[in-house]
Amino acid sequence: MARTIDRDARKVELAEAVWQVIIDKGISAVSVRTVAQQAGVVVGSLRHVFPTRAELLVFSAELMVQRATERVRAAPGYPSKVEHALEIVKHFLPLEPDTRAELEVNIALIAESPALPELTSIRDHAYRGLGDACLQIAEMLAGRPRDPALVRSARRLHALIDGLAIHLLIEASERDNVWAIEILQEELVRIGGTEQSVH
Amino acid sequence: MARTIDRDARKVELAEAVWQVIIDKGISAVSVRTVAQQAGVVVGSLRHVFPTRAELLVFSAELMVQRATERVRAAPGYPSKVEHALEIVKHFLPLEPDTRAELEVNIALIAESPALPELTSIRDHAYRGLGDACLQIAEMLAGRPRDPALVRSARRLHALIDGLAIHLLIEASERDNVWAIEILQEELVRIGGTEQSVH
DNA sequence: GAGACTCTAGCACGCTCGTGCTAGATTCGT
DNA sequence: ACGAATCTAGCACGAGCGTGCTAGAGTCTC
Repeated sequence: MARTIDRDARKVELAEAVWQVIIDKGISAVSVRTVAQQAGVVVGSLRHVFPTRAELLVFSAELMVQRATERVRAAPGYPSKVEHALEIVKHFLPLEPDTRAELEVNIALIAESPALPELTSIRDHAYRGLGDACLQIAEMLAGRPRDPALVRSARRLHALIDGLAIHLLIEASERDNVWAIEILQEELVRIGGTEQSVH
Repeated sequence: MARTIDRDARKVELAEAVWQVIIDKGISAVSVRTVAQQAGVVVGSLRHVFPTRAELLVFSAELMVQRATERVRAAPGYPSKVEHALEIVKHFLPLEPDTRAELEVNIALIAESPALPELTSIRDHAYRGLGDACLQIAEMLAGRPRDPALVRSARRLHALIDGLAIHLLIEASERDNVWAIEILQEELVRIGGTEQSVH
């Protein structure tokens, strides 16, 4: 029926369809057929863009990581160091539908990595990316370059973020995310030093 | 060709086969056929004990939760409060092959809960159980009954445990788990020590 | 207009899946 | 010894899976 579609746009559409299927029916429901149906195309069209299932999944995972990276990079600056850090860190929590989807996809990646070795490197890349971000935040807050104590603080922050993310995902029904943010804010203040008081 | 096998023992064997398949090939490789093969029985025998796939998975998940609970309950007592708490908390981290398997199964549960609604209640039960354990540990360490500040400390500890668990799972190749335990120990000391209630 | 290219549509193959079903082997209760 | 209960073994069915393949519709280039 058509020709010269925007190939990249189509890829993005299909990747988003993958995410939606993961959210709705779980990772093991992701097949070329379910994804094509979700995207409103026939299997042949999907396979014209992604010849194999593995390519579809790899692209979907990479796009997710890329989206998250861009979103963090585009975070607005704030005068207060702690506020700025909190604004960045909030993007790692499943507070919005899209960030929630990202986390579900991320968990699906971890869960399926034994089956799809291609995905482990993407998972590791995302993991290290978040770890580096935590380290940079810690450096900014403490106002000094990294040292062993700061590395540990960053690791602790990283663990806290991932743990809270899971808890927010599980306690989806409840509306109050405030406690999680408060815990994080407290942690950021603690890294920043003794002087700064909680707002 | 036998009769009157120990039905419960067989169920446990099959559940352990489920875990092994999850670890080796991921959650979506779990089928009655793969599990039966892993357990060294034919599909008919498996289905004699677990008529449907859902029953197999539900039992496997419940057994995992039960095992973890028992393991924590059986943890030896220590004179020092912090040491005692640390000994309990260590059981929640993937430091040994079996606890590692438990975490992988747990993640698989979260990842597949959209597809298998029966599993969400088990997942929630496990989640609340760990949350309660953290609260009890916090009460013991602080030496006072729960109050809002202590509840928050417990939630923070809970998040830290889950986050560190994931990190240990991902950084499987590296042998040093020391940093994670040190971070936890620090947190336990902090709960037990002077409580600066950040409001 | 004609041919080349791109994309859609879908058939077909061999595989695995969950599950209903039967038949045979083994052991128990009597 | 014999029927009954229990367990093993496996066939069969319909469904869904990934993927190779062809046919045709649409659009671009010349």
